[in-house]
Amino acid sequence: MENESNGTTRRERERFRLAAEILDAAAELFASYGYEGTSVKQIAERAELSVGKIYNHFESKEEIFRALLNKYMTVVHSLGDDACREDDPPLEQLRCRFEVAIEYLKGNSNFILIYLNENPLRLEGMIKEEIKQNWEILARLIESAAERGDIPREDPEMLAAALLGALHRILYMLADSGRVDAFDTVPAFIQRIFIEPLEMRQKSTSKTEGS
Amino acid sequence: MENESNGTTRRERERFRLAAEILDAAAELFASYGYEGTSVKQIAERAELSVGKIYNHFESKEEIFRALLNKYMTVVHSLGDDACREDDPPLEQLRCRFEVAIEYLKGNSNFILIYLNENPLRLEGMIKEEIKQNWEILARLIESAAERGDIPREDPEMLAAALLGALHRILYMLADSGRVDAFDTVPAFIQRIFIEPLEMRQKSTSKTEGS
Amino acid sequence: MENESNGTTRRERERFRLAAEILDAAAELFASYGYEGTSVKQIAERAELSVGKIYNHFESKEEIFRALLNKYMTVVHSLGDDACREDDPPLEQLRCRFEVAIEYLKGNSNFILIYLNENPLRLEGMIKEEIKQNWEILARLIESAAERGDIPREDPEMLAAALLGALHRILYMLADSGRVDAFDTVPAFIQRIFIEPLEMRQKSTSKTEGS
Amino acid sequence: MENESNGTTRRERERFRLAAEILDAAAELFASYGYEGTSVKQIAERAELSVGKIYNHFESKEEIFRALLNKYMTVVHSLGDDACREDDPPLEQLRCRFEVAIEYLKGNSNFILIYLNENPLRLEGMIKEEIKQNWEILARLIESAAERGDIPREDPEMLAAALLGALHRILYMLADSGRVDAFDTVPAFIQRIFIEPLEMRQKSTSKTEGS
DNA sequence: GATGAATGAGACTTCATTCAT
DNA sequence: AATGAATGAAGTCTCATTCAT
Repeated sequence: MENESNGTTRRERERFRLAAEILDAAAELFASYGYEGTSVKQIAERAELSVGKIYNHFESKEEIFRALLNKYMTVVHSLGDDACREDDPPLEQLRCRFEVAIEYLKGNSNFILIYLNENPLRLEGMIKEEIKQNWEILARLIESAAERGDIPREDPEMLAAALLGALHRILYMLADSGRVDAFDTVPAFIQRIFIEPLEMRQKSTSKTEGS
Repeated sequence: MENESNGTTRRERERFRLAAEILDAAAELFASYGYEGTSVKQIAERAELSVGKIYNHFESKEEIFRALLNKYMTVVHSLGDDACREDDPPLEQLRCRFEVAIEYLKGNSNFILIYLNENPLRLEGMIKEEIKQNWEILARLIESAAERGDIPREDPEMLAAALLGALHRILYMLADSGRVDAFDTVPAFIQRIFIEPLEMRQKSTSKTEGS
Repeated sequence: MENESNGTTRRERERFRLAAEILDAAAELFASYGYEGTSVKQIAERAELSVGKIYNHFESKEEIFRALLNKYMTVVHSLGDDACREDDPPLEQLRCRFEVAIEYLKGNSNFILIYLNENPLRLEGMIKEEIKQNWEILARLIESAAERGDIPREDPEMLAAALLGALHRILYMLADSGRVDAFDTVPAFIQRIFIEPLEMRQKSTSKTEGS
Repeated sequence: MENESNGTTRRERERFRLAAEILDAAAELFASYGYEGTSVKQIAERAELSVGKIYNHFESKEEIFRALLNKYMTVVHSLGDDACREDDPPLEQLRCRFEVAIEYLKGNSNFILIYLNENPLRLEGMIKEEIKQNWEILARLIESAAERGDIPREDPEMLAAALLGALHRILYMLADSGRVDAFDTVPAFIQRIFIEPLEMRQKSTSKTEGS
């Protein structure tokens, strides 16, 4: 009776829908007021639910936060995996991943606000694994680009920090001032400002070295 | 009796010394645990003062935070004003200001931890004016560099965001992992990665245009 | 159709079976975590039932507890009634009842844990009648033993308290440390330590008095 | 100024007085309603304090409970140490300790209600050390009485459980029914019912053995 | 009848700020 | 002026019981 073709019952779909509503309400509030600045009661009110109901779906306020960030990071990560070919040159992979991620974030700009509004210490405490993974992908691509001689040898951690720091800050500024449309211009901007100059410098250097 | 040659009484000097002690204690705690994670009682204990005394010097916990950030930002700002000549080319002024600021932050790495650990929304709420001022100096220098044709025309806000985002993230990473010594290498890194490529691109572009 | 020879319908038997399952699950949990430390949801999970079903059988969590203790006390009581002859001397009846009760508790050691882990005030509030009944049987037997001159005259309430207190504490210690096997030795121990000495003292006293 | 002859300031005395008031209020409530049945708010109301004030003196509700039981157990323990000579025969030490303890409990009958109203599991979790210590003193005395041949050899744990179980239950009954006066009769009762019969049995047995 | 999601009062605890001493 | 105890609102979370489906 309850079992349906795709193996989900109505109750399960309902559960899922409610969890999504809670996460949506939480996302808006976290984006506006931060984690500490948002109370569970506020989330309940925004989602038009009772406080208790929230605790039927999530074990704690922290779990809501974690679920939210996990959702975004997992999607960004797997979108990148799907869209970008691993046998492309590393800088192309980087470009591709940024493009895909930014495209997704354009429709989910709360994420960038939540992520950057939050105390990095707390973030690390909550979703250490995901952050580390993301960082490692970036560092690996930079490393192999340097190995291939596509870019000059620089401390990869500093390069990664510069890239992510710049990207996040730009997106934050745009999201915060409501210019989400401008997200589209960001990949080209990063390419123009960051990646291409590095490549150019490398070419001119290696030519000199080669002679 | 109390009035002395330089116009400060003993009482006033004492007040100043106490305020500095409170700010020092607060800085360490905010850097380690964040604003919300630090209680006024903890600050009092770390400074070996009574809670009441803190409230004689600051109206609220928020004011302590504001005073702290103000102190740092004012110093950074005025060090830049003092050290860098306004009739230098804008990119040289930029380089100079970064160098001076980073030199100062090297001895005050708590600031970078406090600043970047904090919810930007809260920061804006507390020290809007100082942040705006800083931002405007940066934007003005970028703007005039572009006007002079030193760098290509790019959205100055995005350039400013990229520059500050990258710089802050690098410093945060270094401060957080205890590599404060490496602060010294940062100005050259920024120069190499950011500024010079921009200049190079501009030169090659304008040559082409010129022909 | 549904009515069967012995007057119970299938439905009634099913109801009974379910109630027993609920009580079994509750017994284990109450024994381990106490009344307050056990939630209705936990009972439902352990019994592999829905919460709602439990409320079809019992009006409240308290009623489950009451039913549980009632079951044990009623069984202990009626086993004693069945096994021990009322025209035996009172001390023999006492011995007999203890023996029968302990034999039963050996197979139901959760009861002793539940009973003794629980706040006496709560117990009294819940199963006052049963406790009173038990107490009265004990007090009556002691009283009549004293009247017959089998034991010295002592305050029967204090004797009853001493007897029950000692017995319960011993059984609790054994059940709590998993030595349920040793339950078998308890009747003789009580007899040796409590009852016989009382008889002996009485004999020596009355001899003296008699002379 | 504040320091006084005995080394305590007024503030310290005040702190102590307040802690005592909180403990008194808590003792009454715990005795009547048990630990779980008493809320911190109730304690505050009974002591005519704000909730916050309680948390200035005790870290948690549990700490109040622990402090309360510790106070009683420590006093009972040290009264016994002071009053009873260690070179007396063990049974005399036992009698002496019981007498002293009961005398103290007569004026603090809430303790017996709190102690026996509480879930043994919780007690063990909170004041394991004190309970263990008490138990060991008792077991040691019984053991050495058996070694000296004063009482028959019985499992000392079962004897200890019987003694404590009986004693506690008697005191609980008397305290619960308001007959605190009758506490005075309890040491003699225990002696008459428990200790002397054991000694008598031992004498008659050893005589037989000796022959 | 059966389910388990929903309710919402109430528990414990924290902490910025005040103020009697 | 200095102290730190006192306040009490607000936060997170639990759970017996109900009731729509």
